[in-house]
Amino acid sequence: MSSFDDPNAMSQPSLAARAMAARPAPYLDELNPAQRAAVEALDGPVLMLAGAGTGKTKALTARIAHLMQTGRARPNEILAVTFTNKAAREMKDRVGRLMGQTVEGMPWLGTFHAICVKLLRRHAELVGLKSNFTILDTDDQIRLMKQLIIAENIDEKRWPARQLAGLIDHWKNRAWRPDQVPASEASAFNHRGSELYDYYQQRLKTLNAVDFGDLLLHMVTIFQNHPDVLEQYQRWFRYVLVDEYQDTNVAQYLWLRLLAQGHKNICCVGDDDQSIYGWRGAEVGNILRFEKDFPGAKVVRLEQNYRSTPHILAAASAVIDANQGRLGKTLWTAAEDGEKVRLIGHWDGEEEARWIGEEVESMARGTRGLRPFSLDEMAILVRASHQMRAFEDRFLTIGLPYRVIGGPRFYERMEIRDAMAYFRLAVSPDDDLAFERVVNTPKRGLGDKAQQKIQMTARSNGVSLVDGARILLQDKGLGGKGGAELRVLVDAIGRWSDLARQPEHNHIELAEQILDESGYTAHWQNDKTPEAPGRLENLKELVKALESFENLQGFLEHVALIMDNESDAGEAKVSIMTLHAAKGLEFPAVFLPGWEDGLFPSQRSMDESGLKGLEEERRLAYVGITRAEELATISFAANRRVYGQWQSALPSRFIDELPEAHVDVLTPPGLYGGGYGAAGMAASASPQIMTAAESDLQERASRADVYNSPGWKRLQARSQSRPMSQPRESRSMVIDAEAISAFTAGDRVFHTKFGYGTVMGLEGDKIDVEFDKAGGKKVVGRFLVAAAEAGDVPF
DNA sequence: ATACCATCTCTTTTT
DNA sequence: GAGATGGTAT
Repeated sequence: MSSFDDPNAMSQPSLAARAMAARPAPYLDELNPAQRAAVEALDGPVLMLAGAGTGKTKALTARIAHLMQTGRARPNEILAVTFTNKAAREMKDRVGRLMGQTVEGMPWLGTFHAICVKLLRRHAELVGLKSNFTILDTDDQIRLMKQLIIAENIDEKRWPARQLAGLIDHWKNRAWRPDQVPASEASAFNHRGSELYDYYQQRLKTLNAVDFGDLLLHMVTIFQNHPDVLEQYQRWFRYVLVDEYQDTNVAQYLWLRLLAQGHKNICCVGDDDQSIYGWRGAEVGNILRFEKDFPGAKVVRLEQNYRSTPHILAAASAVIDANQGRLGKTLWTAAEDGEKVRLIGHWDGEEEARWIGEEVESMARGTRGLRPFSLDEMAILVRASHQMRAFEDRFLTIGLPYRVIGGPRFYERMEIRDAMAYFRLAVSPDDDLAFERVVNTPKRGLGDKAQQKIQMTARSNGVSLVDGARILLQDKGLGGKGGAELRVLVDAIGRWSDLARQPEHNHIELAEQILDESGYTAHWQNDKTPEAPGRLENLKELVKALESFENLQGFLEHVALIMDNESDAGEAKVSIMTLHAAKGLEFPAVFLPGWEDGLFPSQRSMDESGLKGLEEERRLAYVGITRAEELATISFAANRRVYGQWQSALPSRFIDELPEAHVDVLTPPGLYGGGYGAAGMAASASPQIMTAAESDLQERASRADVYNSPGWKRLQARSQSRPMSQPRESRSMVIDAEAISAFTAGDRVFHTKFGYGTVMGLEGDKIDVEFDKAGGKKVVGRFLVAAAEAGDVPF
């Protein structure tokens, strides 16, 4: 531990820092008046209400720079918390740039969790842990809970471990320890909820482990029970800054309040209109209550938007305006008018994906008087990840490069987690969860029965599973193939841990050795499934990632908290992601598909949380629209396949909230042939058992007559002028007679359904085409169009 | 211990 | 409709 970031090694504010105060501060000149006010109000509580695209990070980093520049605090006396590693990294970079390289890193700029780990390792003994505790991820947690549920003879099918995990997580978010769970909730989970929570915490303690929620909760406990420790940090962290304050949960809130209680030098930055994580414990109330919590707080509103055009802002503002109980901000911009928000309805989800695919392509070429947009500048933001499939399918067929943001993360992949479990065993052989995970991976003939024997031996001897296995083998309690294999494994673990303890032994070599000797690499080499090569590739990447660490231990410690996967740069691609994943990002052109009642706003959200749920959905809509810089395109479909069943839906109520003056309604061919209105009618019939709040909601919805809504009327108006749909193929796919005879073997062609391909030959009235993605097909000539060029993919 | 069939459950997700 | 999980048959 360096003395630099150790509160115990406190010293006087440095002379150098004070001397710096005299120098001018160029970063202040780049701020607008509101930003500047937020930066210069250094002492006392400050709430910075920063609307979307108003230069929040700029103000926050300038504030940090200003704190140092004025000599108020040294870099290590500033506590700055974010939610994601990405945000933390960005802030570090920007502060570094503002200050020049003279500033040593800020040890206390990081995520809530990363900072809490650091603190908890110093004070672990105060909550009955050793400072080398392990951090469990969701997977480990669930396995542990499953064991508990089975041990307690609870029907695991009716009471799944997932649910218990969710419940306990919820309680931890609210900062309830097992004895603090209110009676109204404690009986959840078959009346055993709080009891199981208690057992779970005991198990964690014996395993010397914590889960993510514990990181915060343990620190709150320590601060509450040990005033001396708390005081020490209150004094050390002279200034506290919090990013995305609207996303804090109760535990985080308590933690912050405890730390800032003394000097009250706390600056919270956030936007109540962008609070979209209520479902995972975030309390908008925290930000709404700030002025009560910190009387005399200075509230600064950042309202000048530097991101979007006026039309986009107007649309977003109108939507969010329908929410109650906002702190209230009015975004404005100095930008030119630009394009209106575009609205388009489709017959079904497939048609929507097809249209967006084509629109992306033509926008990339730069049609319709719009400037050309590179694929990197376009994004498709969906409400639910299952919506992504339609787009992936479509983009694959037409050969449009895309990237999905926020898929399964690198460190959550099976092979990575297996490999990490082996590493964990090398570093600490007593890690029972790691042992359980890999004892029969690859298959060693150690099934349930053998594993139970190991468990029993370990428990009766009061030792870890590896040691239990050793004893079992010594007592000849396990013979045959399984016994022999177990011997090999146990010996190997012994060897690895010896090597891991030798600082001179290269940890990268050790990692390779572990993967090799465990048979894990061979396991995937022998696997013939199509995923196997990718998994081996990932393992290689994992080993490569070790390079930036001193040893395995250091690597493991960091990995638990840093679950990033940097999306590959390289070729320009259109991005597909959820609205949640899009928060904090911006794109010149944004597509917002699936704006249908039930999907967006999500029915489940409204069922479970009533008006609160609807308002959070509306904030999501606001987040979506405000991601767009120049062009936002909202769309909906009358019909969609949900869980294999066709369902019709009405356009989202959020569409009715879009102001007419800022919206352009586009009409695609193929929409009004199928009785759109009839399809819409069918959707409203879904009777529900409702609470009072929900029925109120329902009433509101039905009173808002969709057919008199501006959105609907606009669509009707357009449909009259172009009453009948043409067949889908009519736009670009129909080929005139001459064209058909023009196809010969070797021609590059395009088919709406199968994508690009090469003509192999002619067979009667059919043409034999070898498609790039879909394989060989015989198709009717009129569904084919000559591909633009031999080099087909236009990008 | 594994392979195969039946059944269930389907937001959003960081750390 | 599809993927994940679990139970049963081999």
